[in-house]
Amino acid sequence: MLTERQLEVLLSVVHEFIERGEEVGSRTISKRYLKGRSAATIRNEMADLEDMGYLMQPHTSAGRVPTTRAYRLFVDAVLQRRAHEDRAGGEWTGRLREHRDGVRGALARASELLSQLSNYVGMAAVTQLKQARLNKIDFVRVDTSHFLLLVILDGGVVHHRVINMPCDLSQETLEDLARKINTMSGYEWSEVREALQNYIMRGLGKYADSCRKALEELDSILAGEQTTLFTGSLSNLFDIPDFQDIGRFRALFSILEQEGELARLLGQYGKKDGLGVIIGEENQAPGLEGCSLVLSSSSTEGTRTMLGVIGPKRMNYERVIAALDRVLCDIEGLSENPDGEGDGHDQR
Amino acid sequence: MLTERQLEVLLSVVHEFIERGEEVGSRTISKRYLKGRSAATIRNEMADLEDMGYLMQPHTSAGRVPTTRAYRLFVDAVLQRRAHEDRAGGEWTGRLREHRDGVRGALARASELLSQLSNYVGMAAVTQLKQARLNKIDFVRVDTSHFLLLVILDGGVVHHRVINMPCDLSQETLEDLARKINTMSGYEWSEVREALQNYIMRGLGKYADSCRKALEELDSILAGEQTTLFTGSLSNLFDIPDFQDIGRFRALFSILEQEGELARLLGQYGKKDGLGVIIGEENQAPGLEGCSLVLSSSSTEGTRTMLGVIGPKRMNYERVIAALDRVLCDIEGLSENPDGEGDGHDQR
DNA sequence: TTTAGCACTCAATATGTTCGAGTGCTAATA
DNA sequence: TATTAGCACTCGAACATATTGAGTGCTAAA
Repeated sequence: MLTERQLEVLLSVVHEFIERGEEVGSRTISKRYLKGRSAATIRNEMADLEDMGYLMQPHTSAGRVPTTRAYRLFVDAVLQRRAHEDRAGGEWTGRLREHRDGVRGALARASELLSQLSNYVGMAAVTQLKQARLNKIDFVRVDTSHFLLLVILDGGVVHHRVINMPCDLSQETLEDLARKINTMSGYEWSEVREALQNYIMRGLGKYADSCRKALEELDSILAGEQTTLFTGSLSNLFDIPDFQDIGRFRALFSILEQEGELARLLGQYGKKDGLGVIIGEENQAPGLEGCSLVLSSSSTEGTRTMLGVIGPKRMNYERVIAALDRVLCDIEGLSENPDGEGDGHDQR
Repeated sequence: MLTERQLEVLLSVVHEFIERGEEVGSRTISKRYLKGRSAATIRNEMADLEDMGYLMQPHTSAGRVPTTRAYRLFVDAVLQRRAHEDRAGGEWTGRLREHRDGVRGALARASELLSQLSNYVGMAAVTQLKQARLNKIDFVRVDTSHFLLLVILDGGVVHHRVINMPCDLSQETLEDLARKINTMSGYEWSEVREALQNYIMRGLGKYADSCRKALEELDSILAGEQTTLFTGSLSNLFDIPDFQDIGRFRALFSILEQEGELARLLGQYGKKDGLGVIIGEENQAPGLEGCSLVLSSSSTEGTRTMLGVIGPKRMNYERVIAALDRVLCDIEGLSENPDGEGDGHDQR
């Protein structure tokens, strides 16, 4: 389909455009990349590439700009090269729970680190899939009318809720209840729930009303796909020419601000494990046409963990992928060294 | 110092400038505010007001713009009017802990609500003052080598940390330890700490090393002034003309993004209880010269709770103060109705 | 003390000109 | 047949130059 040379020209254009951010002309390619060929030759190739939908001109007499299709080709080439190297791969998810501030802390750190290494915006998320399992539960009395419901999920995610329960269940009753639930740790929540309901009906009939509240909370914690999401520093965006226009900035920002929208996006693209890149309009969220998303996903035991970077379509994919790989490898070190030695800050 | 009429002109200028955001000329004031007087008269008054430092001209042949001094006068007038009304005032802090998601949830909601009502950026924070007291503590085993340290402070703030403890303290020992600490609930942490250390030395000598970790965590939770901070939606900023310039936007944004900086700011200005307004350069944080901060602060039992709104110097102070008052009153209703009936969204 | 009138200032807007990077096409060349 | 040099052409960016209009300060009259 594409001749050897066309491919060469195309990748050069993409590379050059990513570096400089300006339309690239035939002369530039002739001088910097295919030094043997003249500008006119390149020009002909470019015209063909435009016909094939890989390049476009913002206006006559301007240089060429890569289309999403061209980025796709470029990124796939990068990914393929990466696949040949030895990937660390595998079981990084488990390490997260060893972080001193728990999974949340680890994610927060990872997202921040990703922002810094990539110079774009890092993200980190866990979503607990439908089949989330309880590890442990506990009730802690706060004062006469409140107690705290503490839930630890398999995978190390911790939730807590304060529940207002005006009646006076004794501490022992609560402990009993907790013990009862904990013996069933590892079961599906639906099973636990059923057993629990029976137990309450039998032994705690008069407190049923209060217990229902707690059950509802548990339901809301355990039910459905819930995503805990962290976004690293956004301040890099200000230095990116593509976002100097407040309109573009706004589009990206408002997506990053609404966790729900972002979670939906990650949920959609993180389904298959491993590293993937979604370029520009390939992703149909409105306002994200000019952005790309690099996403690494890993599912284990009912949770899916995702690390990602979002930035302009014209992002330095190689750097971003390297940053992700690095964070994936270093994830165990997160609790020790606060930040890396600070490479990868060379751009602009 | 200021004649009646000068005051009238000045307040008119401020009012007009807040509404329209453009330099206001003598003709406008003559036509819209002091209808009896001609533009020339107003012009003379304005010249005097400029000499006195209340107004300034961006350039010759432009209208006048209020200085910080003028805003001060204007805001003080608003605050004084407010003081005459019956303030609800008082003990709103207590209500926060009744929120179903605890203090954190209540703060998150409040900050968001403030953003929506004010059309600027809402903030909500609790800082636990030096004399924070323990309400309750608990240890929950997560797996063989980890347990969760759960801390509830007087005031309802909940912290939890996962601690890696490779040795095998039995569940009973941990419960003993927790019970020991809980008997001292309400004491100063320094006292508890000392008693605790003795207890560990006597009874748990061989686990001392592991216990030290837990103690350190407790120290880090309880020591010093720590601020938990929430920021409401920032998307209103995009519609404010003052922030259309990406530079100005960036200045405010980077402060809002670094929690530390923001916490420092709130700490500095929230010291005295009640409602205060900090206008433009009155606050010396770099980058915030063009912004104002409306802050309501309330201290009780070792915690200080603050609600605030940050926006451009040229903000609608009346609306913001009303929004704050409303949230202060409604704070008890937060757990019931998801959002207000939606007034106050009329601007632009 | 107030106001009408007038000359003056200056940002914003519109209009015109130049400049240069880049293209497409054609004809000469290897 | 593939490549290249040459040339006319296009069009945005950058700069210079009017034009407009809102607003001022000052002065002299009411």
